[in-house]
Amino acid sequence: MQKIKELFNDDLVEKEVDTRGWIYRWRESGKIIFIVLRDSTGIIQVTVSRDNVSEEDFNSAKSAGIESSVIVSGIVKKDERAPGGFEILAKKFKVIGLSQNFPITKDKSDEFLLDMRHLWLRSREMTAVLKIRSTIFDMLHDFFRKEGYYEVQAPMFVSSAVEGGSTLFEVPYFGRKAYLTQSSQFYLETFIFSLENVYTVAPSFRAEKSRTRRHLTEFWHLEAEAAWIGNDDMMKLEERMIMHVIEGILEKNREELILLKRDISKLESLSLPFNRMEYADVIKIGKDVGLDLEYGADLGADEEYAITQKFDKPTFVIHFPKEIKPFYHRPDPENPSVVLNHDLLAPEGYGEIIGGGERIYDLNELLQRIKEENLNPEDYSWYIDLRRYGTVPHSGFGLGIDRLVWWIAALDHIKYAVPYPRNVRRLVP
RNA sequence: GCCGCCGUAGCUUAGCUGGUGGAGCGCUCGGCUGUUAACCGAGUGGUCGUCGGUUCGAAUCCGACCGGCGGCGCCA
Repeated sequence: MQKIKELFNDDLVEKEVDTRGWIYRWRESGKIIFIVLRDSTGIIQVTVSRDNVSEEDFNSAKSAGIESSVIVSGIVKKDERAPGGFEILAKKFKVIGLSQNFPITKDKSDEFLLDMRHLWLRSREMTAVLKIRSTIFDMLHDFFRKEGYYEVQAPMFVSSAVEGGSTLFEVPYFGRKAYLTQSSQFYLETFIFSLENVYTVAPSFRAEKSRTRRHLTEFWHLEAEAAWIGNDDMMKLEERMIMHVIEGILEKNREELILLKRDISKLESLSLPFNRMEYADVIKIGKDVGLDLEYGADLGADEEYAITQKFDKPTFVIHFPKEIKPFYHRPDPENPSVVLNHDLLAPEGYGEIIGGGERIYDLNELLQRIKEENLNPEDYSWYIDLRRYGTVPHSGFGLGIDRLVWWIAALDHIKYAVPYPRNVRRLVP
């Protein structure tokens, strides 16, 4: 039994092979049936001629519809008329699982395909995205293992927010209220006191009614936290991580990028270091391109778009005013009105994929910031505790893995980067 | 939360200055021994999102409701 991709081989021409898969295209022309067979590796044309198979097998091929699963034996032929230049002249054709009329035909709306996602996953486009996605997860784990980070697991059920409170999904929990985690950051900070360098890959949940091409209510979050590391070193780690992923994709997924019509040269031309821009400078540039932006305002979609169109590689925006960032970011000792943080914006208009920075490690400074933000210290008691027992300088970040997939595959909407996207309306399939 | 837009056959849609709803794909049957999202012929399929209003007459005009899409904000 051979995989379809292996059949595109001159050494196999005129040899008999066995292969199996699903019917991707089906055409009949009198006494000859053309079937394009699909498996996880690719597609190949199978020609079923009445002269070369038994009547029973010919009738099987005649009755088998799109997406029926079949096993075929036949001779490999080189033929210009076949898509890809090779085909199998069938000698035996057995249907394993007959397919009823497949609901997905040539005209398809986004919404219909989302309703049919459990079947649309079989499409060549989704298969390509899923292969890219698999490589990205693989390369992220590979990177952190090589860097000496430990993989840890934080709880998904939590009792309170990391930041703010409006974005949490509430779930009943044996008579109490629990929430689905929106970030594992605070838990990761607890691990660094023993493991020092840690990361986790897990879903995060945000109950925002976002209606944009870059938001999901459930997304895969890579978060890392490291003791004794400052903001600059954390950015260096992140840019190496992104490059490691890109290199893996260029090595393993060229075929998929081509199928998705991704401009590969834009990935090939990436190099270190990535750009770095002060928040204050972003505001200036924004004014140059006609954006009405005051210092102290958070960067919106228009600003991100302007910045990421301007550069052909990812850009770190650093040193935001402390007022627009969560309380745990460490103010810059040189200029306490800004924090030692960074957002990483992907190029080509994709925007923010990472948010991170240095955390406040001094107990009193942390208590002061909690007070300034009118938060209740009791809600953060165990987090504050970490500053009481041998605190250390440390930094961390969170990466939206689905957004990374979205950018690398150059997809229009994040829902194409995820097999079963979740948003405010969609829960099925 | 805010601002736009859309619901017509299984799917994609035309019809929207009111006068008995068309097409392509799919599906069924037939034809074709080299098709490439094949082609040719015949057939099949619609309470025009729901409810109410205007009118002699509503897919079309008005209102409410339901469902959905796009963008902003929020962020990864």
